[in-house]
Amino acid sequence: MEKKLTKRQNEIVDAALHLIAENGMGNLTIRHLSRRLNVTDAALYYHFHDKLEIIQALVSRFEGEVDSIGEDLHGWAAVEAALVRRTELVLASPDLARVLFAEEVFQGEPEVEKLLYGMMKRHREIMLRYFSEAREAGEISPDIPPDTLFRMVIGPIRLLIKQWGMSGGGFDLRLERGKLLTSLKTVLSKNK
Amino acid sequence: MEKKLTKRQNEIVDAALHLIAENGMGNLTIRHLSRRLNVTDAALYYHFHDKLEIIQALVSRFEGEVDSIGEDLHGWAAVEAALVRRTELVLASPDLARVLFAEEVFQGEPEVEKLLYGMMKRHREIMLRYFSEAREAGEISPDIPPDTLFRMVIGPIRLLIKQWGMSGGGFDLRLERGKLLTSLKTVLSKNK
Amino acid sequence: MEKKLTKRQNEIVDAALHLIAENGMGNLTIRHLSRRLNVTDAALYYHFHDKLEIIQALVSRFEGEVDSIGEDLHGWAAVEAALVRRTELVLASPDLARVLFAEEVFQGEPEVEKLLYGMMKRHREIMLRYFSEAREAGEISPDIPPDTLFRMVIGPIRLLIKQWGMSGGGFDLRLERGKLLTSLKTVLSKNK
Amino acid sequence: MEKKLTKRQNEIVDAALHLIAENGMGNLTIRHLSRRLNVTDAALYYHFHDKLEIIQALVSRFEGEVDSIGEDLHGWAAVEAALVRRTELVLASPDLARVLFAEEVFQGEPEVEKLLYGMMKRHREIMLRYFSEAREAGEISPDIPPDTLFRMVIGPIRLLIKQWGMSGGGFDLRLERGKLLTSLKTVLSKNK
DNA sequence: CATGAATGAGACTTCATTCAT
DNA sequence: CATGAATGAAGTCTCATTCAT
Repeated sequence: MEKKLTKRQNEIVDAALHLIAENGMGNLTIRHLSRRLNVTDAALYYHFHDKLEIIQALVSRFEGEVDSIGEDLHGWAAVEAALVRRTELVLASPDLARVLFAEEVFQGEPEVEKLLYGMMKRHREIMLRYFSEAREAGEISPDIPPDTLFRMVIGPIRLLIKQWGMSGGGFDLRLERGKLLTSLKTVLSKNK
Repeated sequence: MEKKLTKRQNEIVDAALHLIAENGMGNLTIRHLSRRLNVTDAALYYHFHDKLEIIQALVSRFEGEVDSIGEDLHGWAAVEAALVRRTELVLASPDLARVLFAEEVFQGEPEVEKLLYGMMKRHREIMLRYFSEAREAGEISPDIPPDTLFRMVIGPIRLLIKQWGMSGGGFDLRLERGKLLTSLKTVLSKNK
Repeated sequence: MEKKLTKRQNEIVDAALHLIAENGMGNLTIRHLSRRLNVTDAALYYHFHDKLEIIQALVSRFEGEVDSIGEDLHGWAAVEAALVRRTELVLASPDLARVLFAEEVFQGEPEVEKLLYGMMKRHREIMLRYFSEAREAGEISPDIPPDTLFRMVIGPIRLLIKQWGMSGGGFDLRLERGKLLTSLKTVLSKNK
Repeated sequence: MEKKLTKRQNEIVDAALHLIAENGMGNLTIRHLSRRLNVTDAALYYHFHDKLEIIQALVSRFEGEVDSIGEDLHGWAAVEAALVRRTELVLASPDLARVLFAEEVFQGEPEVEKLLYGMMKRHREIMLRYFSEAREAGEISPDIPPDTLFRMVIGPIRLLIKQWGMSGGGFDLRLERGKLLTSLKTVLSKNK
């Protein structure tokens, strides 16, 4: 299932990512893409069969990037690590990130939606596992239902990243992330 | 700035909303719109000068819908009222709602982005006022910074609505909202 | 099932017929068609939804043209009338005709093949009825199986028309048709 | 004029034949061809200079296949042998056959049309010679003009083969050929 | 004997828009 | 209020072909 991409294919995906980040999905056209790469439209079809294939390659970039925390982390520490990982990913390649949390962007492309949906589901399961570990370890209050807990933790981090994206990187993401994590930990912990 | 729409114009905006909700912004074309309304493309240009004008009318629908809480509410009660209002709006017209929290959808249309940006800013200011009231009233913990607080409250509700939209209304939104509000209140309150 | 065409639609079909006759199906492109009509490609899509729709309209021209003999004719007279009708159709609009008997031209377009197949089947059934009438009337030899009979009558007329088309109308079609009908009648009649 | 083909060239022509038989001439593209052969497009240009050259090689396959009857046969026997030979050819390689009688397929490719036209002419001359032999031998009625006779014999066999091809080999070609030959012989013979 | 990479032309189609009626 | 007819730009994709390696 892991299709190794050629060097050229990766270059194309990079360019595609840039285009989307710049002006939204509507800006990702074969022509724009090819011009950015200084080739003809037709040239791209040598490397990808489809426009869809390009988008899928693009989305698949997230695979793995997103999930895997160090395997030795558990409970709330793992949750924190996951959120840090995410923001660091955003900082490392903002283009990719801006797309990453904007599932709507792909509305109308069912194949892609399916891909994203699978990723989201996997991510949610991982997080729920960490939550239950954290609860058992007494790190967080036991009376918040898992789904609600998920929303209370992931919702804010998503909004944070979105704000950062929309502001054009106008504030210190690491700083705000720190404040958020601190507050979340404080607030969710059992005894206060 | 408030342009009163004619009956026909409102019908057009309704149809536009439907189209977007169904298959994303890419599905909102003049031809699709006209076919849905059983008229010719050209006919729409009698009612609106532009496609942009249609979108702006559409977005302007949110104006007012979103903000105004009853003026007699304050503090955390007002926050709760705002979140309830939002989910009720979603339940009342899911199409509009699905668009409402997906700013990315309009990426690439600067005029619209500006509109949305203004709305978001106004909304944030209102909420921040409520938060400060709530803090002064001792309803919520004083040591969470306002911006972080905003993210911790609005982030989850946004995610909740998004999940509800993506699941095709597959769960009881009011129920989950209730659980979320309860948990938020519990968790954010000072003494526990 | 009979979709009445507009005037403009008929003009388009006429032009399409010309193009096919001139250089084969490969010559029937939207661009060629539109240029011949002195409009843009896009203009055609106002009148037809599809290229396929144009071809279908084109093929449907044959419907009715082909079948209906005067209802008062029967037996061999009806057979002769049918063949005459066909050649006259060819003479009247050679473009249409050249296409008419070249089912292969549409190979690869299943929708069209289905249409043609239906027409051929209907035509065959009509002819078989006439043959059986003719046999009962003692006009033709009774010991030729119907399918073989069909081939012996329709095969030659098809070949005749094809030769005429390939020769660019290089011989007198009516004259050769006369000779063929005479010979067929002579040869198929019972007593000689 | 007879260019001996290499082994690889023959493989290419085989594949080309398949493609045409499957979905018509429109399906014969360099890319399809190369994919079927598990090579790159460019690879084909090592073996043939042109797409046209491939088609010409393909058509030239018929040369010889079609004409030569055993030299010791004459008159009606030779006619029958020719028709049998044709149907056997069809049975042996249906792909080639389906193309063989569908001259229209090549419409728009003058070079190929010329080739085919020559073949048809040669074939017709051979048949006419047999007919005149048969007439002199008193095997067939003398009052049918040669061209008409040609149409009455070749027309049905062509139609038969075409029907067989269109039906996907759905009936017993040899059986129907037998019935046709019997009927033709009966009907064309002088005294009855 | 073949691949990797590209090109230029042209295919079908959709889009927003205009204009006369 | 609306239609009928058109346009120009752009979109995705396919095709035959070339060239360096």
